[in-house]
Amino acid sequence: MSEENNQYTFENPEYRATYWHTCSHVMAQAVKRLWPEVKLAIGPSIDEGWYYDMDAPFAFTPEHLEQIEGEMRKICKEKLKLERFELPRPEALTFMEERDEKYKVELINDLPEDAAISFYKQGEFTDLCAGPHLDSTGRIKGNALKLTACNAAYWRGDSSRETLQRIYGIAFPKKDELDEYLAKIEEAKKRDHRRLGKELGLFMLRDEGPGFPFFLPKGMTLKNTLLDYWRKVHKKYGYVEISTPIMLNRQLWERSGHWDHYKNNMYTTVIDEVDFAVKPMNCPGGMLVYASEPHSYRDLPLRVGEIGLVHRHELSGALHGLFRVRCFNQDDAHVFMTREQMQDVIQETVRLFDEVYSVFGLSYTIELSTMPEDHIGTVEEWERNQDILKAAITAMGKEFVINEGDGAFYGPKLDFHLADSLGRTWQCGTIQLDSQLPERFELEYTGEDGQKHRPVMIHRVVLGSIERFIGVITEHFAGAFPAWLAPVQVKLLPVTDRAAEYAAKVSAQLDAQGFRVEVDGRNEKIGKKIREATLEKVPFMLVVGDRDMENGTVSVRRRSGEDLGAMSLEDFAALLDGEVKEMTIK
RNA sequence: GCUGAUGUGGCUCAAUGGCAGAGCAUCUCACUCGUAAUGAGAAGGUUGUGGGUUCGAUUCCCACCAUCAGCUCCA
Repeated sequence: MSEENNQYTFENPEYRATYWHTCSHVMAQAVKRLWPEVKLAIGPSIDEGWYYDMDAPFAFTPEHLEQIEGEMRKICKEKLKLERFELPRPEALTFMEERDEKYKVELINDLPEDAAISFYKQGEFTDLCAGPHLDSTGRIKGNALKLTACNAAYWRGDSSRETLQRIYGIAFPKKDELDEYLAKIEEAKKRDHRRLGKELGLFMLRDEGPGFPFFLPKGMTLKNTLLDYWRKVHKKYGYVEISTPIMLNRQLWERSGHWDHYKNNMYTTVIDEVDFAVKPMNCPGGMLVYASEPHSYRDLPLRVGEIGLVHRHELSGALHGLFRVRCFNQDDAHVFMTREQMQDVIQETVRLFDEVYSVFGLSYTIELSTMPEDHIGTVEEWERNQDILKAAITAMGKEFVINEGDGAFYGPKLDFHLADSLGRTWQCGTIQLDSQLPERFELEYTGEDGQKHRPVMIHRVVLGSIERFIGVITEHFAGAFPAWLAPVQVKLLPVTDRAAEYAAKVSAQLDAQGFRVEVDGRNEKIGKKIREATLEKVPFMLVVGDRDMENGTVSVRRRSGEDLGAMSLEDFAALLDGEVKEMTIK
């Protein structure tokens, strides 16, 4: 297909965005027809569809959304031409002031001096907009659009300003495509880790501890398996492991800057009349470990890992299954180094990330987060460190986007985002470059010259939080974890209770070889046992009955339904062992 | 934290201003069975919590808690 042919199809992201953007205008027009008192804010197209933020004196309900959809269909049928025109600033302001559109007035006032102020008019409706747009509302397929949700959003993303109502919509050129899209969303919801976590017995959340997850036996096995792998791969990359206390005194947190810059998120208590804080980060403890003995330049870079349990007081409305919790384990590490080693260490860390993510088949996007308003250290230092991060990944040929002002208070960072089943992304890995804490803790090493020097450091996590990562991979694998990760790798299914003893013997042998095995010894039909083991997403089922007892075999079935037939226990163990090894460390 | 919605046995979901019901799971009994649900029976709930309205509230109202969607924030 030539590019020309592609221009006006949904394959073309620009056309798609234009289509959705025009949809947002049609939606705004429909709302203004139904409720002229509603004030309009902004209505862009997004990755999937569009939204429009509005200020209405009532709350939109699903019934309102249907009404709006109906009016939108009418507008599509009316085939209104979209006409662009520009106005000089004073006329533009008057235009919107007359219509009492205060948000539009604010937008116009904030446009740069020399900006062209453009409007799009369709029928009786005119909106401030840079465009581009379709040429007619008739281009939009009225029966292939749907308003999917209505939620709150702050005007200009500022939580101190007006709360607006954001209506989301999606549309396609054909009804079939809309139906397919909606079905896909429904399918994705089945992979939600909160649902699978319950179904598979991985974890639970209780009202008694909002945001504080409980790990159940299967989830704990998964977590431990993940940590075993983490330890192996970090050993390979030259890391050592430590553990630092969960609570430390106020003086330490003042020194690190957390007391001044992070206190809102910290849980504090008083012990023997002294303020203490539960750690929200592991770094200050790590600083104390580094400072506890002298270091030589020969020891650098020094890679110190810690699976650290941290607590952060997140806003109640931000909690989300395992993705956003108040208590989590970071697979943290601090790497101390000389200034000259910075770029190499960052690149080595990115290579470690690539190795880990590839084992799970995860792909990521990188964001470079720059200096926030609330920070420590000089602007020059920040810029220098930002440039090093940029140079390091650019040299590796990696793409990244800049996330302005989102760095940690002590330094800029590279964030690695992974997607969940609905395509929402969650920050997992991060590499944070820090020359502030070494300063504050007066860290030193002795150089080749015999003089004391100050090291710099990175804070980094690969998985991010073990909890969040478990959520991400649960959705990624739809609960069907590869054999090396599966909480139960093999389920023995005796056909009758005559085979119970044989099943126990086979189970014991596999267990002795380090495999995770369960026996379903219930007095149920084999079909039912298979069904349930399949729903539990156990990678291998071993059916054992009279025939197997006689021949000394096991009948192997995969959770996919594939029947591998009868084989000796040795052959099966070799097969399983192969699958486990294939997926883990190289 | 903000806006809106939701909250009924372990799970999924019904119902009603007047005795709260089903399926799955659980327990008991029978069946001993070869690749996605054997049958019968039993037990299990002060309808999230606390107030209010009412002769009577699970249902209506208020507050709180939690969850869900999004915003804000963030691993």
